[in-house]
Amino acid sequence: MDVVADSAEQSRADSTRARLLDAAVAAFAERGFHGTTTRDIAAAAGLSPAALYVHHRSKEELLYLISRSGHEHVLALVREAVASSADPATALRRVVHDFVVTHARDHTTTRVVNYELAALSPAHLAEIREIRHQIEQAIRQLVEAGVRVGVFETPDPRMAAAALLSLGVDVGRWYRDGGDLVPEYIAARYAEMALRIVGAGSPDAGPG
Amino acid sequence: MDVVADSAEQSRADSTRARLLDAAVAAFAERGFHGTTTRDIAAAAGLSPAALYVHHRSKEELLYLISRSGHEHVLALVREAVASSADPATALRRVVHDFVVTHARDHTTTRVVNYELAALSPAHLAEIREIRHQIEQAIRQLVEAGVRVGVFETPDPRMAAAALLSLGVDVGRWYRDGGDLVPEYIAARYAEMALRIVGAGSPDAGPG
DNA sequence: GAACTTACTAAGCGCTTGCTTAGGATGTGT
DNA sequence: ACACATCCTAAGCAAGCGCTTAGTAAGTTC
Repeated sequence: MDVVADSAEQSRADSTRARLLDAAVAAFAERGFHGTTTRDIAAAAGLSPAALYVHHRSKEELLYLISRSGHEHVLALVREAVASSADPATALRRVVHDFVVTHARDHTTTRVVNYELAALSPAHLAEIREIRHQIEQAIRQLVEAGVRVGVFETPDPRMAAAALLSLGVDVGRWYRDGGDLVPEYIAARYAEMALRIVGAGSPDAGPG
Repeated sequence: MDVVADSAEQSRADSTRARLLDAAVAAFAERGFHGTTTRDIAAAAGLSPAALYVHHRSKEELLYLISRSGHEHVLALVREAVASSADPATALRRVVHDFVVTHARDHTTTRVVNYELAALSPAHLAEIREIRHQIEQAIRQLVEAGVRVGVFETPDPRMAAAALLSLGVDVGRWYRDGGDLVPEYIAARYAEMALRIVGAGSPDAGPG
């Protein structure tokens, strides 16, 4: 029993687990949780149907693992971006930019993360909702902070925060690979629009 | 054989058809197309499982009928709003307002309309995509017209139009009945943000 | 009141689903 | 060579799926 090897080197089981998760992400994103069979996932990972249950408890557990790591990734990204500058406008630009880049580049994962919540078990859904709440909180607080110090101007920070989230989340719905829009370009334009939404004055006043 | 009665009075078959459609909308919105069984739909309409097939060809046909009428409704709404004023800013305010009100008030239908496209048959999907294209075109052209006459200012009208659509579509995802936000309030705030996004100057310059 | 139409259901068919069981192939340490 | 752990599969079970078939009850028409 080699504890070091189990965690340091990628054990064979670990890489098979990961392959199953990748296959599940692709399948759930394309056909949805209920439109995907465990046989689909196993076959895409190059395994027999039974192998899925060697590495995971259930089909729902796959969704939960995908959803949790996806949400944790987004939460970390948002918190880092919020903390990256003392100026709310600079921080917001970075939040929206990074949020949008992730939702475009990882649109396959983010589609599962944002649109398959209803298939989670009640307990798992509650846990995921808590992370979502923290993501929303972080963005709303940033907008409110900007309004408080006078760099943002908006009649309802809560609605502005909802709109900013919508912009990013929805990119995961419409973005396609291989189009003429690269994630960074979309993110740059959306960050500019975000500053307009919150009524940030000078940093976005004139055309570049 | 009374042709007048068949179309004028609501025949019993017509109202049963409609009940099945309503049940399908509710079920598809809550659990998705693949998460819903034909038995669910029939039971919610107060019928036996077989009755669904008396009135509709297949489960997919139900989705298609819901999707088509939903998309046609939105297209009509957008075109009316676009044509409602010669001033692009006034027209855009109305477009976004009405678009958002519909996506909030009819969030059950719009969820099916926007998030169950993948379950449509290839032929039906092609037809629906054409309607979606026209909706997008109408909004994009309005933004471009505003830029052309100098009332809007934005580095990329296409991205601005994508953002406007996202704002409305995503309302259908997060809006819940019984909350403290009424559709008209959301629509009013979102219309203001829309004008900021496209860089409409004077009509939204100061706080109201 | 016989002939017909309309609106529906009971029963079930063939297939697929998520998941389990029992076991086998391939290392690995001694 | 032998014991053991690891990783995977063949086969299949009970339940549920979309949809069909064959039929019935309740009008409607003349």
